[in-house]
Amino acid sequence: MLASVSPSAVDDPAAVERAAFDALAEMSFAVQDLLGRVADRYGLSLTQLRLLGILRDREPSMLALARRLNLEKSSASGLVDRAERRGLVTRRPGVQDRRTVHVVLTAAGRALVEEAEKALIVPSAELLTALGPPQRRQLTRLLRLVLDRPAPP
Amino acid sequence: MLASVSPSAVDDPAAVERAAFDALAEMSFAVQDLLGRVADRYGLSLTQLRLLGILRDREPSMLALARRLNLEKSSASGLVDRAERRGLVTRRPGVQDRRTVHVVLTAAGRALVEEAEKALIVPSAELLTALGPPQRRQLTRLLRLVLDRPAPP
DNA sequence: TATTGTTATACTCTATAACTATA
DNA sequence: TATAGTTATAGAGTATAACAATA
Repeated sequence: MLASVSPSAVDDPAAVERAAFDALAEMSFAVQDLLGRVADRYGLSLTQLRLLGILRDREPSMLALARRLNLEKSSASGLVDRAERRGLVTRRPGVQDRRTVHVVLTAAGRALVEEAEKALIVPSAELLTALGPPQRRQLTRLLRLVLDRPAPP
Repeated sequence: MLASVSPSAVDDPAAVERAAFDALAEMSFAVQDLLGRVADRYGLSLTQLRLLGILRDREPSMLALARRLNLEKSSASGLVDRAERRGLVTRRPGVQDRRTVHVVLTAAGRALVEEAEKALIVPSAELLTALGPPQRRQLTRLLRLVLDRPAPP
């Protein structure tokens, strides 16, 4: 007697998908805002913080860096210019292939990215307060399923 | 006899939190990339698409718009300038308070944002293929718990 | 006086195109 | 010739500060 004759909104697969993507989109803005505010506290843009984060455990060539950041090589070059001017990274000429340039954190750059990393702990904890540890694990599992799916052909 | 003497990585609450935030951060970049690619297909930046999306069912004052986008009022003004130059929005003088200006979609702007909205369906479905409907509902529920939490004092 | 919006200015981020040096 | 990187140029996006109009 409570049967429904048409699929309710929450049971319609398209609506389920839409709701999930909407939540992901909203979350993406919230997370970018959070990251941006922390970067700002250290006088960095989110892009600069991302750059330093990549260099934490890598010394990529300019081209590899551009690919990882999804940028044109000239954009990566400019990004590195600005970070270099601030003493956060240096360029190191490649030895095998002398056309290449590798981008490396300076001591100051490393110190800054490690501080910023620590500064992320409080706001990220704040963001997640609504979830207990089991829910956090569940969220991680679901997100990893989406993120770690092998790229489609 | 398989007892561990120290908390394993996956049981340490700090590690659980860290893993969840890392996944959220990575997802945020993936979603922003997806949104940016769709915007690009319509000759829009992600910011312009966001602007049009807000105006879909609102005619906010410049200041309300700035607040919603988390921008300075001068930045919002410039954003609207560029959208107006492309014929996507117009300014309408306020009637009650004649200091205000309301920002309104044009017919062209509305058509564009509706097309872009439709164009989002395919890539967002693609993104979520790894999850079945029950998992999508679960993900939505967890994200909404985080997003809909009342702002802390 | 306070608020709303615009303008002037400056910087970051990004892309395209032309160029240099090396492979 | 092809590839790695830089430079020149242009435009979007953003902020701060000074200003005009209205409240």
